[in-house]
Formats: sequence, C-alpha cells, structure tokens
Amino acid sequence: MVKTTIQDVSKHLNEEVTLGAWLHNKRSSGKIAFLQLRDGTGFIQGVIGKNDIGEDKFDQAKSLTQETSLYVTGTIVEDKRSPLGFEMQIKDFSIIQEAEDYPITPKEHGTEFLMDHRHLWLRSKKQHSVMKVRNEIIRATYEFFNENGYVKIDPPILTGSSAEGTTELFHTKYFDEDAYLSQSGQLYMEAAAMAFNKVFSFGPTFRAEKSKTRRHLIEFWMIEPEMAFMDHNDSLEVQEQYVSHVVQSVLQNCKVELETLERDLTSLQKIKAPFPRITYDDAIQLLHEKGFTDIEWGDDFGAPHETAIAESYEKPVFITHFPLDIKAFYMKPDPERPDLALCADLIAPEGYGEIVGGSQRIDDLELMKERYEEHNLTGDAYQWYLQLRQYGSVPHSGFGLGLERTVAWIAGVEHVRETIPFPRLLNRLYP
RNA sequence: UCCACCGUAGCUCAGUGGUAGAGCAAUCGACUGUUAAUCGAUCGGUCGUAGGUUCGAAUCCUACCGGUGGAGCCA
Repeated sequence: MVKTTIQDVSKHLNEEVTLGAWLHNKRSSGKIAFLQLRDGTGFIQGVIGKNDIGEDKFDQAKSLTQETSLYVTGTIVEDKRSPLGFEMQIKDFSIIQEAEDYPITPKEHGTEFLMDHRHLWLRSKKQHSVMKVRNEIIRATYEFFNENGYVKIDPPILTGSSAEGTTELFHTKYFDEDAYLSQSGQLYMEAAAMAFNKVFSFGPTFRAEKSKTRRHLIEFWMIEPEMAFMDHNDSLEVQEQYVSHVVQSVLQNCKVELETLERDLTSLQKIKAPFPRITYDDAIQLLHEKGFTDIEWGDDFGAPHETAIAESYEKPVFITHFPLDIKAFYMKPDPERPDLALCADLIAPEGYGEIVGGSQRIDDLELMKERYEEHNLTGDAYQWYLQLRQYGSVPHSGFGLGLERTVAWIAGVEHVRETIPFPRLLNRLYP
C-alpha cells in the first residue's frame, strides 16, 4: 500500500494509493457516489461505483458526513471532467472519525459566524489558498534577503519602551516593572545593522488602537529590513526590488491558489521595479486637482487620499518627502529642505493602502539629542539607542512592510482579517 | 471615541401594526458522471435583551448588549 498526498497524485497515475483525507462534500446517485476529498495539500474527487465496492460499503459511503476523516484507497486516473485533471476510483475506505453536524455547510455564511469558526473556516478552499499565498510571500521574503546578503535578526517582543510615542501600546507586567508588547522592532534593527550591516526581521507587532477597518489588525506581522551605509534612495531601490520579487514569486508558485481566489493576474504581472515616485508636495497638488478640498499642506493622508493617489498608477507608488512634523522622531531631515523628512510610504494599487513605510534615519548625535528633548524621551529606556550615534554612526535606512496588507493586495482579498490564520481584531480574541 | 447600517430556524435572508415564512443544512426516499448536483417528503422559532405605546408589536418608541462598514491613527 502506497501512501501519498493529493498534491503528489500525478506521480501515481494508474497506481493504487491510499490517502488520509477529510470529506469536503459529497454527491450521490442510486449506483454512483462522488466524494470530494481534501487532505490539506489539495482537493480531489473520489468516485465510488456500487457494483465495484459492494452494497454495504456503498450505503456507508452515501451516509458519510461532512468533514469525516478517513483513509481512502483507490486508483488514480486521469479525467478531463475534473478541474485537477485527476480522480480517484475508490476501491475501499475506512472511517477514522465520523464528524457530526459540521457547522460550515457548503452554503453562504456571514462574517461573524465564519470568524467564530475560524479554526474550521481555514479548511475551506478560499481560506486555504490565502494562507498558501501568505506562506509563499514569507518564503520569497527569506529568499530575497538571504540572496542579497541580509542577516535575519529577531528583535524582542517584550519591551520597556515604545518606538513611536503616538500609537497605543499593550501594557503588561514584567515582574515588578512595566512592559509593553512590541509595536515595531525598528530601533533594535538599527542596532543590529551596526553589528551585521544588512539585516531583516520578521515577527509579530501589537497595536492597541481602536481601529476597525479592512486594513487594520491588533496583532500583525511585519518585515523590517535595516541597512547600514544606505541612503533614502538606496532604500527605495531595495523596497521595489523586494516587493517585485515577492509578487513574481507568488505568480510563479501559487497559480492554483490565485485561480481559486479569482485574482486578476494581468495587474499583478505589471508589478516590476522600478516603481513610480511622487513627492508629498506633488501628491497634495494631485489631490487638489482631483477635487480634494479637505486636505492642506502639512496634513497627513487619510485612506481616501491614498486610494486616490494610487488610482493614478498601475504599480505601487512611493510618496516621498513628507513634512517632518507629521513623521516619527528618528527620521532624517532632507538637507535641501529641512522641513521635509527623507522618507517614503509605498501605496499598493487597487485601494489596499500603505504597505511599506520607511526612511533614512538620523545619524547625527546632536540632532538626535534635540529630537529626544522635543519628544520627551529623556528617560533611561532610550539611552542605548542614542549610543548608536555615539559609537561609529553611519548613514543608514530601513523600512517596514506590513505582511497582512501585502497578502490582501496580492491575493485580492477584501479584508486583512482573512490574511492571518487567527486574526486579533477589536472585539475578537476568539478563537 | 464618533458616524451609518444590521440582530427573525443550525446557516443566509424575506416579513414594516392583524395566525411565524423561504432557500440551504439535517433526516428519510428516488436517481450511474455529479461539480453549491437535482427531485419528493419530514424536522426545525424565547423574532438580541429589558421596558414602553397599542385591543393587538418581529414590525412603532426608549435604553442596553452584540455585530458589520467607515472616520481618526497606522503597516
């Protein structure tokens, strides 16, 4: 008996094999039954003829319930009627465990119900495909940075201080001290860049914001590269190369998944470096031309503004040189326009919003001390960060890519809650 | 925190002042190529909770609870 998985059935054409599987759905007539089987690696249809398997076994097959686990033995045959191209002619099966009243029936369900059953919803075709795309993005990320000489460094998740004062932090106790869950590993990655030159991190971040939109999660994953001896423009080139690599990898390695998701491939095929760049100044002007009267120079962009700017381009677009006042304390001012920061947001097409935020960092000790004063960062918690500018400071840049927004964009999923296995949302900590 | 919308069968929804409904699921039956199979039958209810108006409330009013979308903030 040869055990295999559905993704490998093509290697066993016209052979008898055994699959461990779950019953996804079934259809039956008087003398023939069709079992839709899934094993986590794919979906295949099993065909049972009453005359081939005997009446008792056939009746048992007809009464199988959705999501019952079973071992199925049969011959893999080619069939043009199957979307996979293959079917299994079932010779025998044995039930491992019979599932009763599986909640997610093959009909439509609402968001709340599906989210309450997220642990089961992950078994469905669409959710399965989204997670495979997510996995491919992660795989392509490691591939890109490893091939380009980056070292993966893991910043801490429990911290004694915040990276950016503005967002709300999750508070917890660290024995007798106060501690917070990380909302960004960036400051630690700057230290790592001074030790390893080019580094990247991949880990969870936590924001206790009361945000309730299709672009927000309370717990989400970020990829944060940081590069010594790279300026703002060098960083933009890394970003567009990286994002292009990820999109092209998904196109190449997730064909079946993108088809299941009914993703428009032509728009993804266009995602190749270089990406267009527009300055904040020009973006404001563009918005005024598009009829946005509610925004003035010095304001930050809201979601409708980002979408309007992205609509003008087929690729992701960099918005560069934001006013220093609306950006984080560590960003380096443009020497030619000291009121602007050497920074950029990368806005994804099709209304998916900001997927990357990055900047060149301040490398001058005195200027960083000034920023500390302005932002009241005078405690002990940030002293180590200051020392990075004291002991061999160099120009350096970095960025952070939000994984879930990137998955949502590439997979063509409307809401980021479907791009992470177990989303943490406002009002949702279960399952 | 603010704004809008929604809570009716296991699920998705209709019913907007006068007997609580449909489709799907489940159960039983028919059918040898189905793809959300089809067809027939059966089963299925504290109409989110509490109060109020009314001869009469799923329906109108008030409060609360829960959800969805959005804003601000951000990736």
